[in-house]
Amino acid sequence: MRKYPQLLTTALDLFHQQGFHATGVDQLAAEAGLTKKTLYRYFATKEALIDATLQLRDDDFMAALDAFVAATPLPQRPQAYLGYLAQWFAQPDFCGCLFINAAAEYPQADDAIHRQAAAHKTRLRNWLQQCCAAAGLAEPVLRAQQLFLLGEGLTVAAQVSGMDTALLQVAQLQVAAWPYQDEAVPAS
Amino acid sequence: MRKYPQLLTTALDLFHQQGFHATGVDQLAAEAGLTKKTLYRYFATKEALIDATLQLRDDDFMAALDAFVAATPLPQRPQAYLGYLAQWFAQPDFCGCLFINAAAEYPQADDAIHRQAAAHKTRLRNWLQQCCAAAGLAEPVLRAQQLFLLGEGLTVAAQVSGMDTALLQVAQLQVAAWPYQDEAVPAS
DNA sequence: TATAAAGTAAACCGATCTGTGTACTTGAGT
DNA sequence: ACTCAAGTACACAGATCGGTTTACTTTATA
Repeated sequence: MRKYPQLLTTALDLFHQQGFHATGVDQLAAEAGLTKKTLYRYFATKEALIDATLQLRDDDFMAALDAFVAATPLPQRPQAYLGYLAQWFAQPDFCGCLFINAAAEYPQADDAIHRQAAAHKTRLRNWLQQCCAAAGLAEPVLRAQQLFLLGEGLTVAAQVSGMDTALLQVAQLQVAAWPYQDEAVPAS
Repeated sequence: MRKYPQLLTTALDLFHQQGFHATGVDQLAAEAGLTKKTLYRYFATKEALIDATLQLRDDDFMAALDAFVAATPLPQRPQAYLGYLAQWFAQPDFCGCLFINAAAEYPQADDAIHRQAAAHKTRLRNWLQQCCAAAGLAEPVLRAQQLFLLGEGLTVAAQVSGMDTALLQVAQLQVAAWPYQDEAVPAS
């Protein structure tokens, strides 16, 4: 079935580096080392290829996040999420979040591609909530929302303006100050 | 000089609703009520039109932000920034931040359009820093960075997943807790 | 070894893209 | 009234778009 992993990884690269509309089917086939005929045997339309690419990216991203964070003990994992983002931004070919880009190129909320991007963010938010709860943070739902906000802000800032170490540190310091369940809340 | 405001406002709408690549010059001219010939008299290329559109959006956005926030007293203006974002997200035709979208469609950091998007975000960050300093917040530089992160996170979340009142409230509560210069810092 | 699926190479299709050229009309200023 | 810039209407150019077709070759298997 999954006979052409080269095609999907090529698609991931090109969609990231050039955008979806700017990447033609001819280029995709050529750089993946196959013909358009073969490509269209596996994917009925370009949109189907985009769908599959986003699905792969969703799985890869969440798996890599899981793997990265698994190396740190439970209580520090919310901060490790920011560490994961940091090493992602530092990659030389970082071109932003593919799902944010997809939502930008397909702005209508009822578009299938846009909805797929939203679904990924929902998955990420659920993961963050699990993460904050498992870490033993006080008010884990609130913290997960804050962590999501910080991560999205950092991601889009890194995409538009480049990696900003100071901004990252601001986020990291904030998360480091979050109390755990068994700690007393500071007096108001 | 600025003979065709209709063209730029049409371009703003279409680029927002459809994206840059997905919006053709023919459609732009037709919906603005002029001929391609005339359009190309004022803008040498489509990219020049995009540049002008982004410039207009930059000015309009910052001016509207200034006007909105001017109605609230200085100390509450950082929170008013979030209020401005909230009413923006609530507009029925909200399709995300045009500059984030531009950076997504032109992912290469050295692209002129991408750089223009980055320049807008720099301008916004400077505005936020002024805002936090004028409000009398303690650590205004830090607060401006946090406020920027929150705003970008909220914006991209609203764009991808739709307006989220809970998320907005999380941000608003956080900002409301920021101390002012003349307040004592809580004991560690 | 015969067969059928699946691959390559490359022409082809109609539509659309950015951008230009031609011919005609309008309208303001001298 | 004459002029000239700027507008309209619209065909056109060359490239590229997503997608298909034709003809030939490889390859695995019964």
